[in-house]
Amino acid sequence: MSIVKILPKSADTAAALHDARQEHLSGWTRGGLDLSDRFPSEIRSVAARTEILTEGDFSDGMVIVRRGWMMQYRILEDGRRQVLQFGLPGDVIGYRADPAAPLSFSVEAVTECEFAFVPFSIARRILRQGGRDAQRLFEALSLSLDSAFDALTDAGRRNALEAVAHFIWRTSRRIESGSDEETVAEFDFPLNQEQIGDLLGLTAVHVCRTLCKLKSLGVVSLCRGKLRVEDPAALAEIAGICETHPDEWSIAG
Amino acid sequence: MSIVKILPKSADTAAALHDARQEHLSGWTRGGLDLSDRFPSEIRSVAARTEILTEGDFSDGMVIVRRGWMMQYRILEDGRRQVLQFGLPGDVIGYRADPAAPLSFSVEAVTECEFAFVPFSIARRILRQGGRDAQRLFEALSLSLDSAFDALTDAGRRNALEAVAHFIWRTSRRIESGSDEETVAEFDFPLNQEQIGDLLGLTAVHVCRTLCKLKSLGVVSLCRGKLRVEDPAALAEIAGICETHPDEWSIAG
DNA sequence: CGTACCCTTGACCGCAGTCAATGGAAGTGG
DNA sequence: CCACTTCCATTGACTGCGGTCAAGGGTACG
Repeated sequence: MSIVKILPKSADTAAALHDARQEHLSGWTRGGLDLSDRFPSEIRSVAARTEILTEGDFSDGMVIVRRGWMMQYRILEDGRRQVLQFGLPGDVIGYRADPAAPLSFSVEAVTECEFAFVPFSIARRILRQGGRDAQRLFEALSLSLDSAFDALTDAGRRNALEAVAHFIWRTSRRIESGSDEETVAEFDFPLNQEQIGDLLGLTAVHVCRTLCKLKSLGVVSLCRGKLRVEDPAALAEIAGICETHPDEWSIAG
Repeated sequence: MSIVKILPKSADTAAALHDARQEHLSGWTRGGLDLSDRFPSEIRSVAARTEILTEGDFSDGMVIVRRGWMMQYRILEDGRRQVLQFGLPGDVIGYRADPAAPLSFSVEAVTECEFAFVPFSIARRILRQGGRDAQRLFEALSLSLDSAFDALTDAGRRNALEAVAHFIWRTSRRIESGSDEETVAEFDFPLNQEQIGDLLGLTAVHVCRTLCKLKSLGVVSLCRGKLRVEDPAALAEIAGICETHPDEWSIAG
């Protein structure tokens, strides 16, 4: 029901740490950002681990990420969790075909976050009016779908090493697409191993083993929330990326 | 490149068989059907197994299914296949955020099919004009996303029995939502075990074992392309569906 | 009657899950 | 400032679900 539930105060200080790290993400140019500027919506800043939307509740709007990382997930009866997508600045999260049905997912802030909450009435108006804004909204949804297909392929048909490598690869592409630089060797990576595993269908323990292997192969390094791609070619190779075309293709990630 | 490639002639006769079976699907009321009626698009009928779009090719449009089952999938370098979604009448398949990039998936007809091919120029126009049509297009995309999230959860966090049960459950819900009747105990189910496995991240052999178990438990029966849910409660139980609310909720499938 | 496709079943194996212990880092409270 | 707690990463031993390989059978089609 409630839009914002603040979790233990401890999160605030951790969030402050992340705050500085997230700065360069503000350069994201994805369509969602414009939308949240151009339409009346509630802008909120929340601490890391804040639950924004809760599975089973009723909600009358969607979320546009403006700063930080967010996470959309689902919990099974026995507590297993499936992460559906991570939301970076510009991403739109939480639209549904039937706004009257209870939520089939939860949304929570991974880091300290700023986001816009756009009521469905506004979303409907954007679509009714058409134009550039409707296209942007459609495009944002389309990016989510691409992302979901990637995650599905990772979970369904790649082994742990391939899946983790592919996830890191496409995450770095997303970071790049939102940054000014052509390539970004090192970037903020606030996810823990459980969150990664819950997206890819692995356990935290096995994500750990897999990341250790990638590190020992000299492909990536990961320390204190900073991820560095040491050997982009090797990463792409393991991820099974075909380099047949210049990599301007498929920046969808 | 080519929009339509006809495969071995043998498929035609098999398709004719399916033809009659698919009849009742024409009752689908999903938004995509209206769209394909209201806008200039190329309507095509193809035999089962016809490849409509090919990964890596360039295509300037999207597909709206009107009759039959279609399938969107991706092939990894070594031949592993991940099915991304099955398209039933009314579903929209093949939109992308960047229409200029080569396709990251293929689309093929599972059964004999009729579909509309809508050029992106039309799609853009629909969004630019706004109104009910833009909403319908958005809603269709949103249904795809729901469907992808379901498949992701099946592949990532459910075991084989749960995943297959859940897939059958939501497929029957989709069939119901497109039919006139309240509940549909038996319906046409043209997928083979390899196709099911390629959606859920299983092998055909293991899908076989799993289906056999579901049959021996008396939950479903499946014979000659007809699937019958013998024990809906048991199916929902295995699928992990919480029956806390009347089941009008979450018909997204 | 032969062939192609698909389903079924069994034996075996390996990737990833489970359980458990350890240790470090960061936050909390006395 | 220092115990204490919490969270998370790491590592090892063991297990099991589902993959792999292979053989056999049914059905439809040519």
